[in-house]
Amino acid sequence: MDGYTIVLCYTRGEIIDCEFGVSYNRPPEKGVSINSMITFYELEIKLCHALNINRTYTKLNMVFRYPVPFPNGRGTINYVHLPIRDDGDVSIMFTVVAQFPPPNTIEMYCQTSSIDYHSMLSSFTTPMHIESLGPSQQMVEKNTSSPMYMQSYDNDMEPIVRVDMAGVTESIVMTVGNYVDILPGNDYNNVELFDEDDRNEDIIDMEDNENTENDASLLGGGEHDVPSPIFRELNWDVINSMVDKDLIACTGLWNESDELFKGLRFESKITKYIGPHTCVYPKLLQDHSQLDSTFIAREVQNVVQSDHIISTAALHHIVKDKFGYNVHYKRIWEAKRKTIIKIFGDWDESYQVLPRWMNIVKRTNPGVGPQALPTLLKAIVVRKGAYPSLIVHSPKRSRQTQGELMDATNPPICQQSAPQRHPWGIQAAIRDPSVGWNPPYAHHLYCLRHVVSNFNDKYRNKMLKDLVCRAGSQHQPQKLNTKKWTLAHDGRHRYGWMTTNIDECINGVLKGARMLPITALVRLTFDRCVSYFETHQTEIQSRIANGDLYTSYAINKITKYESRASGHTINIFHRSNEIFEMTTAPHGFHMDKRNNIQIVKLKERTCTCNKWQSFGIPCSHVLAVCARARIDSWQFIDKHYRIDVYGCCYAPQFNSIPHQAYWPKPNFPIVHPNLTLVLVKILNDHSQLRPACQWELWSGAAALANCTECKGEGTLFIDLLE
DNA sequence: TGCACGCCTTGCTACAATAT
DNA sequence: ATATTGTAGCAAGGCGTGCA
Repeated sequence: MDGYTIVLCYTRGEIIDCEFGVSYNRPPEKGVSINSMITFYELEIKLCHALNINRTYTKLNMVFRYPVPFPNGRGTINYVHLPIRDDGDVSIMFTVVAQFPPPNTIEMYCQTSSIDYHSMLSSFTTPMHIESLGPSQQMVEKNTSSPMYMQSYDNDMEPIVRVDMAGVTESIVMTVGNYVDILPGNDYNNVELFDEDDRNEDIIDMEDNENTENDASLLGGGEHDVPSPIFRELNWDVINSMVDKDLIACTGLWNESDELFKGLRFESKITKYIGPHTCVYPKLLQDHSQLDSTFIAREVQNVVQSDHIISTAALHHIVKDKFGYNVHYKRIWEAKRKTIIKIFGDWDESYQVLPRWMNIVKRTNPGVGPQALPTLLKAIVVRKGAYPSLIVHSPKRSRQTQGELMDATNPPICQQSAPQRHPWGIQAAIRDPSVGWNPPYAHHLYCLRHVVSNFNDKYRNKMLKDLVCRAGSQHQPQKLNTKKWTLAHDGRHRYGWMTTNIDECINGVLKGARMLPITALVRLTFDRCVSYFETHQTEIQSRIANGDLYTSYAINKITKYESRASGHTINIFHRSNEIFEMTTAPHGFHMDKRNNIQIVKLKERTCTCNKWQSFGIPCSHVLAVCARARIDSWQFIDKHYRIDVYGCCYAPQFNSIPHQAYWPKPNFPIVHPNLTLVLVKILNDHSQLRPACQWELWSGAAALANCTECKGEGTLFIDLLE
């Protein structure tokens, strides 16, 4: 059964709220096995078949019970409902069930509703030639003798047209890809657009229904029959039958179909059109005016909601698959922007909400301000050690040239990890940049990768580039004398890190929080930080329970050095003043390198190879000395590698943020933009385009400005109220 | 007036190539 | 085998223009 998934069908009950989100008040009624390649249409048919649902009269509404992990790292899951409406939703469903236990089990709430012909039509303001769907109700009544329609009445005696709308919908979708030009002659055979396979599927489905007899009349059995009555309406006979009708009587449903309406209407009335169907032309295969960004935004909202970092290209594919039109990339991009506004709110409004959100975070999580979170995160994840240093990009300089090495010590959080070497470094930088961005709070050092990259850009020589890289990576000062970008001169600030790429790694950790309104972005970052902390707390507690004393990074490095240490020969042994000299052994890829003399001074905690000073982890020479002198080498490992110190970084606990309705009124002023200043900026921008012009700002609503040079010609009208 | 789109620049990411 | 590096191509977005 590999590749198959079980759908547990819940029906005849209601969706209710429970402790873990949505649930259902009845046990599952049926289990259905499906494969992961199934389409939305096939799934609908299969479930209808399993649940004995007559698709002719009843629409099946499928709601997937979507598991969403709580960001607490404990594996708690909250369930939300995701309506399954298209292939994209089905795809998301399979992706989700592959990630959450129980594996390959889909919980589906199946609810039914009567097919509402009117709303179905009105919802089809799509580019799929839905205009062809629409005979008016009067028309249906007139055609009661025709076998293609079924008409009945509900309790209010309102006429209801009952057609196989699911089949119609699918057929329409199928036609989009198979659209053909309608040749003169207008025989309905020319517009027979359905796919043979679809018809067969419908028939199979109908055979299971109780109303087989009636359905047979719907389907017809003749040579020229089409799979649904609506498709019979696509033919020109039906269209022609309209021309004798009163225009007003026909407009109700036909208002939805501007394209065809235009094609049929001459001199304020519908008349018979002789000739090719002009609303069908090759360009429709590429684009459609009705498939605008607003419509697309509506269609992809579910997709964006469940995956807000989905790429524009992926949305492009979804739209193309769904509608068969290849719309412009920019339209998709615009649709995505609109969807995000709908889900997360407007960008401008978001700036107004942000101070209030920050306020509530400060109240509910005292001591852990939201602005400190990404910084804190960066400080912690550096090679799984609780280093007191933090590499950040300079806010003033190009990221291509220089990074700042800042002391990340934050006493309330890293109290045990950092002995107040440069206390409050971050706060100092925030308080006074002129002080905080300078030693001893911050140290300006170059990122080696960027140095090498810039070098390569200029000289385009791979060999020289490699030499620069090797030079920068040297630990020993005597080998090279470049202050800012070599390990030899870093003064123990870098802990071995020669690049600022760690910053990019953190961007990767938080990369989901991008391209969103500012408050949504900050909230998402906060949630991810909370999740990150929870995950690592669990991991560290587990390691402490196992008896680990140091981080895996330190253990691995010691293990590597131990293997080299056995080859070193200790020449001079001064136990009293703890100074040792040794001859090194060849190792790794440097088998030609050997017989170097290194001096280890245990009291000063230095080795002439400089690695001990750089990394805070004893090098192979120190380990050789320790082995010879029977000294515990682990005592020389920097305390920032201790698992308990590392764990202190993740000690803070976070409290949840209440709903916006419960946020207190802020006791600080909310700053709004100064419209006059905005206008001045706009004017300045324009004056850059026309430097000779002097712009005169009018008072009042700051809506008008004149160019004093052009005297009216070139007057700017800027309405900031819009 | 709103929308769509072309042209352009900037920045980022994914992936292949290379190094260790 | 894994980490690092180089780079092509993509995405975002600004600006201007045309169209309905």
